[in-house]
Amino acid sequence: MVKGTINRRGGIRTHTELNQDQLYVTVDLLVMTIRQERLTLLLSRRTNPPYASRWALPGHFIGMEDSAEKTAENLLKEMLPVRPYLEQLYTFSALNRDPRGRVISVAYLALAPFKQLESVMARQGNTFAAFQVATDREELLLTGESGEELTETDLAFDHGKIIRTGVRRLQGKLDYTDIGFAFLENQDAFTLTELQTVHEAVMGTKFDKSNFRRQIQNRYIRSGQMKSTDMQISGGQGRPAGIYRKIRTDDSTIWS
Amino acid sequence: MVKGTINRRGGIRTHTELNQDQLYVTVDLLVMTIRQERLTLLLSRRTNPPYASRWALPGHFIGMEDSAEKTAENLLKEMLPVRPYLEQLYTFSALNRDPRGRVISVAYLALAPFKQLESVMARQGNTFAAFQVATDREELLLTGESGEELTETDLAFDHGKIIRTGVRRLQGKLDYTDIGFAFLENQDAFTLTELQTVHEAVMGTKFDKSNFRRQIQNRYIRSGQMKSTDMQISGGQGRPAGIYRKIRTDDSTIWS
DNA sequence: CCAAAAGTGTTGGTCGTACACCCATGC
DNA sequence: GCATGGGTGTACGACCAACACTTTTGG
Repeated sequence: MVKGTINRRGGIRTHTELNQDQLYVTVDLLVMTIRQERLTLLLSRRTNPPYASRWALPGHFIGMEDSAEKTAENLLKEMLPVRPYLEQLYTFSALNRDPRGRVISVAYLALAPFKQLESVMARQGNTFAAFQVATDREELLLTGESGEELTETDLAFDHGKIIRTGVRRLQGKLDYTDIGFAFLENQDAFTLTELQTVHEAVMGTKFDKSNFRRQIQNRYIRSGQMKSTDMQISGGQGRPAGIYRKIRTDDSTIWS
Repeated sequence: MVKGTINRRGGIRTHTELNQDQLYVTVDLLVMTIRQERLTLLLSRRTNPPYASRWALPGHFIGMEDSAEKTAENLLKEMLPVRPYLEQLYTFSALNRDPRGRVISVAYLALAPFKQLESVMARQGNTFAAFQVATDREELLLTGESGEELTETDLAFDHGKIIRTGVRRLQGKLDYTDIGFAFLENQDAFTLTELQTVHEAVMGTKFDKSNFRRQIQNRYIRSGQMKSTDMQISGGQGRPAGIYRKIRTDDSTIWS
């Protein structure tokens, strides 16, 4: 009857059945990246009920020894080589959101360059998969690599709602914060076109090259948060692009 | 040993001692208003340990029957005649934030006109008090009605940090959302000067009258979210002010 | 030379800022 | 009339959008 219990060391042992007189807290992660010029989300396929074989956000119960943020970081350590940009998104606490019992979820937004996700995809290709997120519409639409489409009702729990909240937050913060840089493979060496691709993927619209550049220069270069190096991209087609560098301004302000 | 337990009906019975193997979730409220042209916060004086006799945010444990938002609403029902603007702020989950045990807090921002707080202040004047919030500085400074000053370390738990987070959020959202209107006594009849007072109180700066008006008109009147009535304020000094009316655009989007 | 991608310049409109000025009321 | 608060007008600079144009590479 009461199989799921929290113990002080290792968190939850088994989750198939939860104590009905107790309240549980989990962390769910929206691991997002830019892949093939599209906003892309990492989902994991559930193996156990409820929602067995459905796609869900990677998550973990919060144990007695970890804060929500630490729980998120621990989960991310199993997936990514380095700690990505991480921001608390929202806490979901509707009564019926988990059929197993009373589970509250603190959702986090994690943004990383796709390069860092490749290792997980290779190792755990069975359980994890990348889905393109349609960013030009209000309703949720996810597209898998084989072309399969998921809408909000196809996902486990209330994860569709969580994803929509995350996409809105990302789009909202893109043009008044640093957040877009988190998707760049190397913040010490990137081109303005790469940065523009990030913005276009997130917003789901194309921008004018000239205007985008001026906008970025006004926002970041005039204030010293970004610098132009004297290096250039060598290999590609066309005229070589100038390489820019983001200045790490580590004000670790929790800007929720 | 284990006095504090959650039961299905009534939530927590006693809080002086919590089960050390269990995780608890509370809701804490930042009830804010504008009073005497200053941003003002409602605090409650703790009667029980820990932090007995210290000032703290009003809060309540989440029981098995209520979501976080519902818990916040229930708490607010005991304080205010009508439901105020309510928005989830952030979830605080540091391990040491409550000496009684492992308590996670979901903080909410509640904004109301001062008029609606007067009844609580009158009824429960002993436990509740209004503190002016210094909005022109990064560090926390609260000033009570008798002139007493509180800084972050004077408050119970991590409530100082919660308050700082709330003030930042309020200031950040003031000029790209509706949020300022929540402080108006009557959204169907207010003057632009009243609205300007709200903005000045929240931001801690003065604005140019002419520019503020044009800005508001561009933002809200051109888009039909606000209308000018043909009524005027009668009683006061000086030229009578035109009365405006906010159009209720009930998109209940969770814009966290 | 041509395609492709990077990068610059120009022009018109909108908006924020600073500041000077006019209007209606109470006393 | 005069103080008080409400409300308008103007002029400058910054910035955004649209669009035409130039520069440097590979093939």
